[in-house]
Amino acid sequence: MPTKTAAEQREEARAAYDAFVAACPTHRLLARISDKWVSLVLVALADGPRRYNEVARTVASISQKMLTQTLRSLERDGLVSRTVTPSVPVRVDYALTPLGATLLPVMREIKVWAEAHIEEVESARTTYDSAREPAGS
Amino acid sequence: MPTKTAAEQREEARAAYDAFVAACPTHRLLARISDKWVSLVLVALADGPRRYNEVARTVASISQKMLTQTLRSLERDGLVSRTVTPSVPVRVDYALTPLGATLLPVMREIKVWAEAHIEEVESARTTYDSAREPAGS
DNA sequence: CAGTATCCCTCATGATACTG
DNA sequence: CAGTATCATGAGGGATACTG
Repeated sequence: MPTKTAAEQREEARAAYDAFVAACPTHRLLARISDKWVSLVLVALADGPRRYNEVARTVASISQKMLTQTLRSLERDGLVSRTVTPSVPVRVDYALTPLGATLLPVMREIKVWAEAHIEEVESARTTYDSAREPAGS
Repeated sequence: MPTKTAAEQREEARAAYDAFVAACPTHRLLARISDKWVSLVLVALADGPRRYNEVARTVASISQKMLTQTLRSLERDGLVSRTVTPSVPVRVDYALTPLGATLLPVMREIKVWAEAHIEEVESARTTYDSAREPAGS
C-alpha cells in the first residue's frame, strides 16, 4: 500500500467538495429554500402579515411542529419577522421582512418557468414510464 | 357527535390542500428541483455533456446510488439526455436537453439573489443565535 | 466503465398530548 | 391562541459488494 486507499482518496475528494459547496452562496441558498415547507410558508405570507393559525390554515397539510419549526428557521434567517402582542390570549403575527420580500421575485421566476414547462416535464415522464412498462409488470 | 371530529375536519382540509398543491405547477417544479442533488448535477452538466464518471468526480460527495438515481429521474423528466455508445467498455454521456437548459437562467436568478443576500441571511442567523445563547449553556 | 443489488441506519416528519 | 415535548415511523441516503 504505497500511497492511499481508494476509500481514503474518496473521502479526501469529498471533504474538498463539501468545503467548496459550503463556500458556494448559491448552494447555501438552495439548501435553505429547498425545504419542503419553506416555499409554501413564504407564499402564505406574500400578501401581508398573518397570524400563526392563519398560516396553519393556509398551509393546511402542515403539522404544528413543522410550521413552528419552519417559521423559526425563517425568523432566524431574517426572512420573516415575528411580532408578539401580549394580549390575552396572546397574538403572534408573522410577516415577510424586507429581505424576505426580495425572495418573491425569485419565486415568481420559478413560477414562470413552471407554468411554461411543467407540462413538458410531465409528458416526458409519462413517455418514459410507458416505454419501460409496456403492459403489466 | 353531531357532525365531524376535529381529526376528520383536519384530514379533510388537508386532502383539499394537497389537491390544491398537486395542481400547482410552481410547487410541482419546486418539489422536483428542491432535491438535494438535482441542482448540483444540473450545474455539473451546464458546460456541456459529461460522462457518468465525470459527473461523479465533479459532484465528488455524491454516492453512486444517488448519482444514478438523480440522473435517472432527470432523464425521466426530459431534463437530461442519456446517450449510450456501445463500445467496449461502454460509454455513457449525459447532457442537458433543450428543456433542461432553460432551467439554467432560473438557476442564475437564484445565484444572483444568493450572492446579493446570503451574507445578510447568515449574519441574521448569527445575531439570532447569539441572542439565545449569550454565554455557555 | 457504468451501473445494480443489498443492507443498514439516521434524520426528517407526523401524531399525540400537554402548557402558559 | 400559540406554542412545547415526546414518541414512533419510514423514507432517504450511505457503504459495500457484485455484474454485463
